[in-house]
Amino acid sequence: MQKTLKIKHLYEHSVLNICLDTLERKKQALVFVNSKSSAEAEAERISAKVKIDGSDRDKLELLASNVLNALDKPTKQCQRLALCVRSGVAFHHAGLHSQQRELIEDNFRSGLIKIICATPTLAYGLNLPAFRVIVRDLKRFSSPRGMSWIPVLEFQQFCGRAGRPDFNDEYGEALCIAETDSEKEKIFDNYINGETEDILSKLAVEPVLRTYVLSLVATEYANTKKSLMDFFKKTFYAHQFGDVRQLEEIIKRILKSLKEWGFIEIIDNKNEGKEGRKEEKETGLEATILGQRVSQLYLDPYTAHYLITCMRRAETKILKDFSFLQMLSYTIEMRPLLTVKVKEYDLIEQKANEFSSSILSLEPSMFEPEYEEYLKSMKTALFFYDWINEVDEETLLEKFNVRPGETRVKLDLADWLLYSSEELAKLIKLHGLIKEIAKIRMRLKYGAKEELLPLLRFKNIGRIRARKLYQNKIKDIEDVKKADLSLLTQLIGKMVALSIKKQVGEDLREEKVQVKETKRKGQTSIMKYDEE
DNA sequence: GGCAGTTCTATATAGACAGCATGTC
DNA sequence: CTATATAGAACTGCC
Repeated sequence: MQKTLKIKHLYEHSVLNICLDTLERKKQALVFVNSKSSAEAEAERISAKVKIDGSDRDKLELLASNVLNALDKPTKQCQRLALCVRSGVAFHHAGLHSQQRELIEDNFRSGLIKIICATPTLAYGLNLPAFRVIVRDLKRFSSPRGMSWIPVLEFQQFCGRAGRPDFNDEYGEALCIAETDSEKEKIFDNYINGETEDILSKLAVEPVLRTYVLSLVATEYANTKKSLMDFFKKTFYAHQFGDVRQLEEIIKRILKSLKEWGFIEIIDNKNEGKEGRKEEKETGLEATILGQRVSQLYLDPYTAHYLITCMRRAETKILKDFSFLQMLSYTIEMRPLLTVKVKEYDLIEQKANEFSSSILSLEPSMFEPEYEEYLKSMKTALFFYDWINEVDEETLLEKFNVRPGETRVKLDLADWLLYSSEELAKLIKLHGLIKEIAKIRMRLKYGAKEELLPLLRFKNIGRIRARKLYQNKIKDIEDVKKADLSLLTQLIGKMVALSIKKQVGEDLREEKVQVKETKRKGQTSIMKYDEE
């Protein structure tokens, strides 16, 4: 249904005008844009022109300070967000710290935040409706095509966020911005009256197909080639793929790789002999122990094989922390990688040469297209390297253009891949590597140098507190035992000091009473510890 | 000389799920 | 079918 709205033309930006109109009507709006920086810029543009209700001012100030202090040290991003929030406006994208994201979402639901400028994150999964949805950008950059129209399905996702029945909205409004008549026509044809594109089967992606094949064999759901084929013939993918023979070729190729990689055995039953067809029917499939573990870990077999070959190569290399970081960075799971900017190209290339004797993955030649991706992996590894050397979030943002939210995602991935590597190393008997991998894993988790590892084993001690202790010559468990309680208290607070003393076996009974008396929120883990 | 405001130019471009076993500042 | 918003540099004009 279309209708005509009259909106005051106060400024040159349509989005801004529509948002101000929305506020005048005491409603909320979501603005969808196509990049993170756009989301931030749009939010700032709007927040600069918003006049907030006096009644909300205090609440918004409080919220702004919460947003600002979500991290140890506020980054530039935190400051920008906090400033917007003071006006009841926010931006929302995957680079936000999860805590900030939650704050924004909750306070939009409650009605305190009026406008959110967001990338498509918000349209998926999360149920965050608004009276008005403004789809600012209908085009988005994607290589290699450059700027292209977003899928109709996505457009519908955006518009589906319009209307808040819980706020007594009887309807919602979804708006697009067209600069010209021809553009307007295009939008109508494409999105309003256009047909949604076909839903692609997820199996179409080869890594997923590979993972499925192995999993079917590993769970013994399919123990012959025939039963495997039969399964896939019934899938949506086959239905959509149309050509069953081609699908069969792909699966055959996958089976061949899985065998080469040592994840399955293909048992040809020659007894039936002469008739070719019958023979194929009897081809048995069986997962090796290694293959079973790969499947359990939910790894793409290709990645599993890559990790194994890297680790086998470790003996011939000068092993460094960086070796493992680069190994992780070069997996398909880690993509998209950090982009190497024009200005950085030489520097990254230089680093690549510097580390070449420690690199576990195969270095592509400079003339292969793959080389670009290799350099990106190098930059991503350098990012991880900074992280485990205690570089703070602000610097990571400036140096690598990686925001806190993105850091978390990358670290989660790295952790999962390292755990998997550890498990694989056990199976292929590379026991020498396990310790090194475990160490790197711990360092990635905390973002700390190796010297802090003994301290990080304590509960309630992260990299900040550990560094503080270390600077005061408290470097390991023994030092904690010897340390004076008052010094510890001075460094990390009474609660934590008592907690770690208790963890080294010193039960300070008298203090225990005090602990209970000085009970504060957020210290539940310590209380629990005391009661054990 | 220093600044605020403007125009010009170079540059980069959305997101998020898998294992496992619990507790960061 | 290959665009555009943004950030930051460069520039201008004013005091």
